[in-house]
Amino acid sequence: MPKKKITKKKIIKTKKMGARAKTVKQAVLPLAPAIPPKPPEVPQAPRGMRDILPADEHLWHAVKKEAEELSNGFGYGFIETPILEHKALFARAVGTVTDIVQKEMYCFKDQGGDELCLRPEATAAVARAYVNHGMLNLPQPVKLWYLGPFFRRERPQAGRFRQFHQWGLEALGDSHPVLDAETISIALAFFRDLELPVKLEINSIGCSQCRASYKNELVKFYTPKQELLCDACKMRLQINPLRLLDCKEAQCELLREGAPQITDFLCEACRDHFMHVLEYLDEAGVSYNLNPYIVRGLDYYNRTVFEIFPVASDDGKQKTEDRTEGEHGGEKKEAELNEDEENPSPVLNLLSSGAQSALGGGGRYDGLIEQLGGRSTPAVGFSLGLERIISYMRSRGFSPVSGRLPRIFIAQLGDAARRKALLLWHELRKEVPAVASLSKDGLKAQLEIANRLQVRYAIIIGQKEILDKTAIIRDMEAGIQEVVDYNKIVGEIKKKLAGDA
RNA sequence: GUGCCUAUGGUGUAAUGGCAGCACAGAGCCCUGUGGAGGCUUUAGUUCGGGUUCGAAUCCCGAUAGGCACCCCA
Repeated sequence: MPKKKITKKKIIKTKKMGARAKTVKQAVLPLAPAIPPKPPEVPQAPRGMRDILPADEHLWHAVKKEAEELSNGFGYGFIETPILEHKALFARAVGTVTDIVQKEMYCFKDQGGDELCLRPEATAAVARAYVNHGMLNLPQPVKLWYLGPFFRRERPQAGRFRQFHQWGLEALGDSHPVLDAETISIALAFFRDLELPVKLEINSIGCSQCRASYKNELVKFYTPKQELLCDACKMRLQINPLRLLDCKEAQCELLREGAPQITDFLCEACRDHFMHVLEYLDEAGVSYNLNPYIVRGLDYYNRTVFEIFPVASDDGKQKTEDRTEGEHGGEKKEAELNEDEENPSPVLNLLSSGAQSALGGGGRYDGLIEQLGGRSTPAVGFSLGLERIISYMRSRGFSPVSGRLPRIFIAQLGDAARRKALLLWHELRKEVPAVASLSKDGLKAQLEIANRLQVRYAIIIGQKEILDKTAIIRDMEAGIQEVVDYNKIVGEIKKKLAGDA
């Protein structure tokens, strides 16, 4: 045995040496136009952008389906805005001093000189569409939902990509606090349906008037203490004092304890609005956490703001389950707890560790549409990051709903049968999904593939079956097979599958 | 944009500075019309560019990419 191995190795080695020597020679030769000196580099996807592969299809499908059902179910209409927008739209809507506009947008000048950007978020575009299409003439509120890719040039990180997907919905044209509660409850229903425990953090940042007076107070509070702040917060104090509140530096968090809270500075109308939002949430059985430090980074928000976070710790999970128990019963408790004990997922820990890991967020933006040149129009909405949600699902061992795999395989022998098989495939497709590997010749090879795909039944057609106008249906689990009339295949298969179910 | 860590076949992983192996996946055969097991054969790799060294996957520098944290955000 060892002798053999040695000779094999030697042969391989000399082969490789030979090949190497050749390429070296080629590289050294000065004139060899026909032979490229280097193999071409394999192209890579751009940084922070990924292929979504069939292996993850069940996760994406589950998420998209749920999003669509909820959106439609609550009377929201689907809107698809362009991937590209004028740069000015986002500058005006999102705010010129935010990082998103200043450093993260993909912008370019097209051949006609237009300044265009890949959309970094959806709300601005939806608001633009509302104005453009005169939706103020529709019964208010106008309810719209979207799902699609967005682009921000940030450094990629866990749950953060340069191309990412959001599902979101917007209710425009009505300031009623029940709409705030409605959108929030839809977002939470999404997580509940997918069995993902989350917690809701909510706050009100008031209108521009009460926010202005609060900002003054904040600056008054922090200015004498600014030496104690981190460097970033010293900047924040000058540029955007509100953001002092969500700094995660220890010294800043400590200082924050004594800081004035916005809720104490809300004007009568804003306070009243916020109280009503909370009442509606109470009424809807939604549990929330009042968090005076939720601020949101986009300039257009006012009044209600909220963020949604994954829950990892047991106590958090308990809360979530208690809340839903009335509707769903407690069956799932044990299974879920056991799962987590068996594989404590690093992804889960990561997702729940920092404030940067929000699964989604939203709020009210009553000034945006007027800012874009429309009539003064209140609005509220949210958006969720689908990559983060999928990562969360994966960390919780989300199992796909069964029945998505094809359950029928078509195998053929000989070219006449191959042609017949292609036709059969099309006929079958109308009733049940099927697969085939028509390029394979041997029946063995085809059945191996069928086996790997875990199909339930294989339909086999060969020369003999063509002549007899029949086909073989093989039960892949039982290993038995029967000959049926060719015209009865579809009916027979349907009957068998129905029997299984 | 800043910092830290990482980089070996398609995937997952070995190799005190001294012959780049293993497993899975792929292709083919044992078996010309029947899968799941087994056996055999085979394809395929040190990210790139410099440096140190008799000798580098291994040490050093740089680039690139990825991961993570900060920043910011979904």
